[in-house]
Amino acid sequence: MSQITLTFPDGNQKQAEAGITAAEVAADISKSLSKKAISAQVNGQHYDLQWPITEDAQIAINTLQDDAPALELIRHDLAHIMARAVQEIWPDVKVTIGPVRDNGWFYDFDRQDPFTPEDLAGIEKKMREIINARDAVKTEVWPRERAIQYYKDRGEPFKLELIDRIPEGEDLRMYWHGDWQDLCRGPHLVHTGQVPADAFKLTHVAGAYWLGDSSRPMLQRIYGVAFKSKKDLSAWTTMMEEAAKRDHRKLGREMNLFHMQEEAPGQIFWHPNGWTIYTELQDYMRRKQRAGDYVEVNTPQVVNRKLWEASGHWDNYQENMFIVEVDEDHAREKTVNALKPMNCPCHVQVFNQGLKSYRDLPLRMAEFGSCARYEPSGALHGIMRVRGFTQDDAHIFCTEEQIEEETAKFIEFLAGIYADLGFDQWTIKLSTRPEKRIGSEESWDRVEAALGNACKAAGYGYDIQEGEGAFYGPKLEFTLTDAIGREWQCGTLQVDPNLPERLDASFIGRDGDRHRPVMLHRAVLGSFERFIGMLIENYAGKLPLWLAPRQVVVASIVSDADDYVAEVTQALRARGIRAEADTRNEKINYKVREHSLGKVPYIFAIGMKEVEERTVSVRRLGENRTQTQSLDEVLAQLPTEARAPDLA
RNA sequence: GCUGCCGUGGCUCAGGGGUAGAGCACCCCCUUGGUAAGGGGGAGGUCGAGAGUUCGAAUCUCUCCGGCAGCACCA
Repeated sequence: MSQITLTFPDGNQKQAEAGITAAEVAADISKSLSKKAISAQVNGQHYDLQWPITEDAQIAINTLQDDAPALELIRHDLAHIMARAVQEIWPDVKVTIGPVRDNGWFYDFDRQDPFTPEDLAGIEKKMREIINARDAVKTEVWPRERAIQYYKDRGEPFKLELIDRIPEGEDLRMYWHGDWQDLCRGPHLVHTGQVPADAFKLTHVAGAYWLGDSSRPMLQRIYGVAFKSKKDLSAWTTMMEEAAKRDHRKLGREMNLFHMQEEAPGQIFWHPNGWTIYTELQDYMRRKQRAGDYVEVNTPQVVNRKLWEASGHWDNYQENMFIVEVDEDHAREKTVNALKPMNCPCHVQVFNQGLKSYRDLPLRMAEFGSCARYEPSGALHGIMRVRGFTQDDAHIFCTEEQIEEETAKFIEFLAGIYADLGFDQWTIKLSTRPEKRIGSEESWDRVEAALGNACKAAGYGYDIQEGEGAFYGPKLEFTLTDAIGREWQCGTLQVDPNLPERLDASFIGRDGDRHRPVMLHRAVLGSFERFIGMLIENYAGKLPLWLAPRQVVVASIVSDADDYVAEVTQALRARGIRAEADTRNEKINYKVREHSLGKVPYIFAIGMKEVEERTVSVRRLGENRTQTQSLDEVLAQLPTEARAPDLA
């Protein structure tokens, strides 16, 4: 046996025989560590305590104190424990895969009958029994044939297919939790009792395609969440409740922003309150775009299929388009149109009007473009994923040499908008050439480099998403993080040399010849609908003053104050404030409660004292103290405070 | 689109083969009350749509439509 050198985190070194396990290393250090150990980091890899270490290694023993490995193991072992519990209750259920995910794990099963909520409770109970039994976790590497035979004997077709997909020559590792066995690459805990029995929960069941392929059978997926402690689990529960409170569909109803109905699935009926948010945001974007040297255009909704054929959408995107057939008089065939799913082909039509010179480039053409896409019914979600929406779309027509500078400019443009809207945390992802692509390698090299350089020039880092670009060019994606830590991909910039080619866009160069421009598709918000949904959830409905649909409610305390309430309301409106009077025959408590729930930023309460002194009693949303201010003072202050960030 | 669940007055929900219930909201009356629900009364529903089973269907069955959770989709 050859000797290897183990190096510990404190720098100490130790000689050991090759094949030693981390369990043995831990035992050698101390009895208490040996008891607490759950796994090890070996040369940066997460190792099972039972795996042999065969070469010189940096080694650190993990305990339950180490969050990342502990959570990974707890969740992964729970996946196995759950699968074991399911097969103990229903022996004929077939097992498939069960990875760790987000705050927990899932495991996919093949079973005739659906799992019910009562079934989940039964599974949880069985899982606790398994945990309390403190069954040993054991692992072995098996020869392929033995594993295949084993699963043939057990009648586990999905496992056989998994084995088939593991490359020849790679170890097939088996794990046992007690007597229950699963094919798994590990690592795992030492025994089931290391999983906290009170810090996990099965959350829900849903269908999921085998191997994520919609042509394969649909399995039943059981989701669970797990943490290190009961306290963490209840923190997660609280967080979920918080997210539910912020749900834009719920707040949209409560704040009377919009509704949807089945005659127009996936499309929004904006109410006055919601439309106010929309138009405020759009006005803001329009001002920003003008300041950013964009020109604004508007193009048709219903466009003949010829254009979609030319752009390539007819072939590649048809099933997502609303097709509109028109039976024109005297026509032998119906005219076939499609509602535009994107604005780009129309923008090229505008670009193509008249000769363009290199002096016209870069040409930044913006449109608040209303698009319709026939999204699959299962994809629809409130106002976030809809069939009718408006993009803050623009196409920058430029030369390849201008891509870098235009991209850098765009990033700065976008950064300013995100900051104005209250998002200071966001990241950039650069998606590079996919396997199926057009264009030369040199061109991909240049354009990918241009995007990367532009990020650096603008002062931002980025992550690379290998192979995730569109077939015609790389793209940047801008993902922002909301107030409760959720991520939303909103902004995008895509380089497209393809569409100008297909739709024959050109400009006259300095040399007098025709040249092909490149298009940069770009958006900051993405769609107004989705972005507003996200804003509502980010702010839990408590929008910044400038976006709030109702900025002030002036509420009377006694009806003798009604005239003054009307005067205050009119004075606010005259200064551009969205103010409403509330002189209903209700107590002030009632009015305060109602308008607080309605997320109105300011309630001005008016009683006889205010009438006599010409003051208002100001109550800000979220505060329960009030402040009396003179009417003149408020009228002078509020319009400034309510200004959009670019006008402040 | 797929799997599962759901669809009862404006909202939140109870009921579950024998002629539809609650709370809030709404309307009317009383009350003029100082910062998160004052009191009383009234009106309002062909129980998502269609077909079937039944003496009888909101309730059972089927088909559609829509919603929710996930999956797939988001050239």
